[in-house]
Amino acid sequence: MSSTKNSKDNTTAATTTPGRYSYFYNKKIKQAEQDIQFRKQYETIGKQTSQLLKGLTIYVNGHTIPGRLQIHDMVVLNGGRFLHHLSSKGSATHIIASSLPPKKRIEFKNYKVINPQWLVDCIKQQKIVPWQEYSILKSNIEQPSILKTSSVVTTPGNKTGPPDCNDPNFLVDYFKHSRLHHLSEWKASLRQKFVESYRDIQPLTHSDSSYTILHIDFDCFFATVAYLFRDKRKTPTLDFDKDPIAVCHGVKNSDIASCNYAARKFGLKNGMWVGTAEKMLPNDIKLTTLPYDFEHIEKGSKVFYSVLQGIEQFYCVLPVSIDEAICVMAKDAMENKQTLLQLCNALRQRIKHETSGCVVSVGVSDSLVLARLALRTAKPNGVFLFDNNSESQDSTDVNQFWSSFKLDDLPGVGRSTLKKIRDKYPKVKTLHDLRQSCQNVASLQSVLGNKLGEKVCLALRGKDDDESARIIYDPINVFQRKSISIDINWGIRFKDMVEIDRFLDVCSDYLVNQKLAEYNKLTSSITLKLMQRCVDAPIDPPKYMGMGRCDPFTTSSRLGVPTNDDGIIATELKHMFRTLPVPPVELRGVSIQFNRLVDANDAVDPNAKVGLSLLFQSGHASSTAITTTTPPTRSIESPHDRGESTDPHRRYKRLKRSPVKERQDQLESNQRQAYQQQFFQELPTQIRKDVQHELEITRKVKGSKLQRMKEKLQKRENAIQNMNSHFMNNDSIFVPIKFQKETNFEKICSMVNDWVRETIKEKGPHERDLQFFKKYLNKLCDSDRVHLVLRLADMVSVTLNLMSHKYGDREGFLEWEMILLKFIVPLMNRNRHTFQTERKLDIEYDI
DNA sequence: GTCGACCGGAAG
DNA sequence: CATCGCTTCCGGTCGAC
Repeated sequence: MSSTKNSKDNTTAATTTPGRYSYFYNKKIKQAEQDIQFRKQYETIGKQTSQLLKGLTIYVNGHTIPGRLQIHDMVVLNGGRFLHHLSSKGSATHIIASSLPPKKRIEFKNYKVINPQWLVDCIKQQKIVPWQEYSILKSNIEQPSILKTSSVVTTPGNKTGPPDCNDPNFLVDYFKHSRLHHLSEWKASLRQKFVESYRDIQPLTHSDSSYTILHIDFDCFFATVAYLFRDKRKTPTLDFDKDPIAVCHGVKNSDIASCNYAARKFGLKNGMWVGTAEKMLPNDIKLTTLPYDFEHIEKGSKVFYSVLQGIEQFYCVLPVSIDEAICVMAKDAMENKQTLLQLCNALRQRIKHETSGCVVSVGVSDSLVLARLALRTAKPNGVFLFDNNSESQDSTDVNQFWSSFKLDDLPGVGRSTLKKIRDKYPKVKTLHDLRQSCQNVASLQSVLGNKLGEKVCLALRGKDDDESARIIYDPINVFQRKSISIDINWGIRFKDMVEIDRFLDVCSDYLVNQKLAEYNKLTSSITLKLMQRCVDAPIDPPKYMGMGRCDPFTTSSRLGVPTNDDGIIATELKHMFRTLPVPPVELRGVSIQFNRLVDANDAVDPNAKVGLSLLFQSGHASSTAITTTTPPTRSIESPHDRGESTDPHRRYKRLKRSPVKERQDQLESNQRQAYQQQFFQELPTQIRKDVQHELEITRKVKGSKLQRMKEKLQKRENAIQNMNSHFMNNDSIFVPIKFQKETNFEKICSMVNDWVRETIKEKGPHERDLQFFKKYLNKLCDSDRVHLVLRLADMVSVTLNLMSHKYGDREGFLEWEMILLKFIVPLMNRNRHTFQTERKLDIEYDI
């Protein structure tokens, strides 16, 4: 079993680690052995044990209920590791405590500190439940409010500080308050439910290609809910029909999530800022702002969907969002309009009654697009049926119908498309006008592109395009999830790479352990998008903690094997971040996307499911006789280091091949680590300043049109030569770049990266290439650009770390490791004095 | 012609 | 004090092969 090997690891660590720590190491081993014994005893008397907590290391701080001993038993018997002493930083994955004094709060700031209930619930549910819910660092303990009814969350004394993206709970806390996040989550979960419950149901057929469509949604749902469940002590006389009301967080540049019709009367719109909205109101009329009430929104939505799903005339109920659905009925439902309208009004009544006052409107027609337009006409609080085919609908009615819509009322026409149409047809104001102006598809297609042009054209005739209609004929596929991502473009303010790395760890943790786990998927492709403050944008944008105007930077990466290992993913993200030229302080937004999802159950080899396990197998195969077929994901001595390890060498260091070599290497690398850490710690501020300064200049240079044209030309030129010839040729890329500016450095970086990655798999770099590379690095040093060497070093190190899983025992891997340790790092050290002197920039301006 | 990276747009 | 600017998918462009 894995346990024997784990204890072996411990022994190794104890004997090779010198000095004052050995006592703790020995003690730790003893305890770990006892734990294993304990577990075995349990198993021999036939008690149940599990592997639930495998890979987790738990430390108990202070007095808890259940007590320390009980927790110990719970942890050990479920395959976890119980830490008796928090000897070294980062050795525990979870800390259990009931409360923490302020000092400990700071000390444990970057840990998952949870109350004991988490463990109890994990065991009860036999799964790792999200720890965030149990975090005790989140805020002060919420006092139970005397009045349980209201939606007001502001309990006295519950002061939350300013948003801080370094807080380990930032992400969860932010999402908890974000309406857009909620909308996305709700939508995803409704779709998921649909897929699960309709999986076996016959899809509607295309041949029977006409249905009656009901498009139903709540009128200003957020505002209604906020009003109905408001704190009535604060606004006792508020009148929903007369007083303008908006839902938002703040007072000035806060988004209005939803406003009632009394507010819309004055031109207020959802998405507007509160300050703007207030200016639109007459002086004597005040805007009442109410807080979000996500809880009641969810409750209302449940009622909404259960009422709709209970209506047997509906073939299916397609979720659009938390407050909006499309119901499909037989075509002949249109034939008896009175019955149809009765049905609509009945469901409206029921929903209003069961939600204690939330009103829905219904649009009915024979296509998706017309039902949606009809819904618009129906609002607020109404039903509208538009019969596109009946002769009873005379042409003036039809014209009136179309005349009542603005151009962007048409589904698929937003801000940008609206502008395009306006530019082409300046006189067109309504959809009726547009119907008149563009009879043929081609004219619209020339402005909007093929698909959108066709879509709009069809829509104007009341027909759905195929893409839109898929939701009816192929809902399972439409609702099937194809990607998973998160976006954080608010509250992002970082000081340095260390903080960003930590944030990327948090993101990986969330994406992997919440999202991938929830959908039981692995990912094989990652995209990272960064938002960088525009050069000329203010440091503090108008919106508090907002992103302001930004330039986007994107990069993506294909992982060799689909994975759900948060360590691998975090490492890859950190690496990707470094390939983008965004200085930490200028970062305003982060977005991470998992692109090619694979069903975890479909993974070929169940052991290969987690990328790391493969590697452990190969890593240990030659060292000890291991008979097990279930490799441990993490060793006891080195619990998984996601989030804690800042040393990129650590992971591959653990994967050395022979025990003899391992010991040697370990000694060496311990020194190296200490040495490097010191080196890095002393210098980063100056380096950062330098890099940042240079990037600012680069950006200014990039800002000019001429430069952009030049870059394009350059790119084309580069394209002609392929990578190999770069390296094998006398005109190695490293020669011409010796005095070039940093724009090119990014390309160099990526080429070097490719080069390293390719040659790791083989026999290492070609000797001549290596000479060029060394020469290049030397030149960088000589020309006061050690910071660039640092970046290259970091990149190589990350790449090694990343590839150790698969290629850790290849010749090329070892060679690159040597190059890094024996050449690059010493090189940086040789020139460390240059970091401490002011350095003039010698960038060429050759515009 | 096809593929993939990247980008913009729309939706709630 | 401020404030919680998400997430998914489609379609287009451009460059590589």
